[in-house]
Amino acid sequence: MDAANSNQQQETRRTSKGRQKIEIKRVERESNRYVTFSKRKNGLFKKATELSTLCGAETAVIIFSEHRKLFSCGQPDVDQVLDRYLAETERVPNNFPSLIKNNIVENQLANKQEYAESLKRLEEEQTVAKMIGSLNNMNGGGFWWDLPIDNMEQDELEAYRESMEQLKKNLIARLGLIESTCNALTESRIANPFINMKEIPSSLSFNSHQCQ
Amino acid sequence: MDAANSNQQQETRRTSKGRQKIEIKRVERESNRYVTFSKRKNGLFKKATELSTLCGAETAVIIFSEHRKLFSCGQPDVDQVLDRYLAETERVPNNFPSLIKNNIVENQLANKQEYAESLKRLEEEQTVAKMIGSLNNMNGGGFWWDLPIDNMEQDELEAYRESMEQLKKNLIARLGLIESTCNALTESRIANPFINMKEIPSSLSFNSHQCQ
DNA sequence: AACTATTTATAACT
DNA sequence: TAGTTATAAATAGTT
Repeated sequence: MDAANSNQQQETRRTSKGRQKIEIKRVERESNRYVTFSKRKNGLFKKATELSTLCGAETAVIIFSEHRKLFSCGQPDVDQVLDRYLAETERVPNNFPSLIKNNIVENQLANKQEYAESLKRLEEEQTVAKMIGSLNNMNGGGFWWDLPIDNMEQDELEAYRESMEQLKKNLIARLGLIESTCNALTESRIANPFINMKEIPSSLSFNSHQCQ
Repeated sequence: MDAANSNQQQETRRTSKGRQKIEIKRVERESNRYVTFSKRKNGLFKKATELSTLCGAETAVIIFSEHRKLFSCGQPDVDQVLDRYLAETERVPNNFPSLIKNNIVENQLANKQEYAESLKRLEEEQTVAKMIGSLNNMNGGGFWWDLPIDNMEQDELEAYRESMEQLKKNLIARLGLIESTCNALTESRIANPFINMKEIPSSLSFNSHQCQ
């Protein structure tokens, strides 16, 4: 307190009651409330900043005024502190930003569409396959090996059996080839080892039958 | 200040220097820093709470100590205030809670698997369809299992092989039936055991491949 | 926004 | 970690 100040104090009588004790409850007088809000808000931000500086802490202070106006203050940065808070608490923001929410929904929709498309193609394939199958069945009502053997004569049956055996042999031989092909494919994918296999008897091209 | 207090003050010399002015910079002495942190943290929370009460504001204070320990205080609730802050700023949390991140990833994975499964089924259908289609060519000089395997991809080949194996199983079973029929025919003419066998071999039936 | 008078917060110490 | 004290800092009421 300097001389001039002391002088003033003596000359002017009590210009203020000074700080008064107040109860911590809503300040009813609006003008007072606004002033108090402003002063204490600044005080709070200052204290938070000091705490950070003094003690190496990270702080975030977020304030919404009674009129929902946003004020915030953070060291090193409000959002950085918030990220850490959210990560730590594993909390999911309720008002998750609509931009991202929409993105997620869109992604899910895209996935669903992809899935639906594949299902649709699948169904188409089935339809085609069924038609082909029914073509097979058109003439006899079954595949050739479903010939009603119960009505066969002995020698007829014998012949049938022979073709079945032949088929079996072919199949087994074919399975052997496939197996070795599988193994070779699994082991290495260098030069195509099946370049010689084009001579396999009467390989039919099925491109004409492919359904797509 | 009561009499006893005054007394003590006179008798014991200056028990404290009282609060001293400090520079707002890191408190170097560790024990002091911890005490300062604790006191000022509480002071900050108290001030924030008072601000809310006095002025009807919503506040959130988040503090990470230098050892990354989390302290927070909010009126009416930290998370509520945070939600509003995030909504207002339309900010996307960086460290988006791993829980949700995982959920999203899981959902995407689930979708992908669903999709992959439907694709797989689709491919199986195609393989079978190709085979059936080739049955139509039987008379044209080739068999369906003569698909050019050298051009097949690994998984395509695998599916093909599976169909072959199935066919082989069916054939072998069928051969067994034929054999016993032959034997029965040779020995005597008992009741026909194949009266129920008019259905198409299951490997080529499409009912088993239907989805849903 | 500025000015006190006073309350409140807190640094140093126990 | 909690309590004490002297003092710095914040701020209620006022202008």
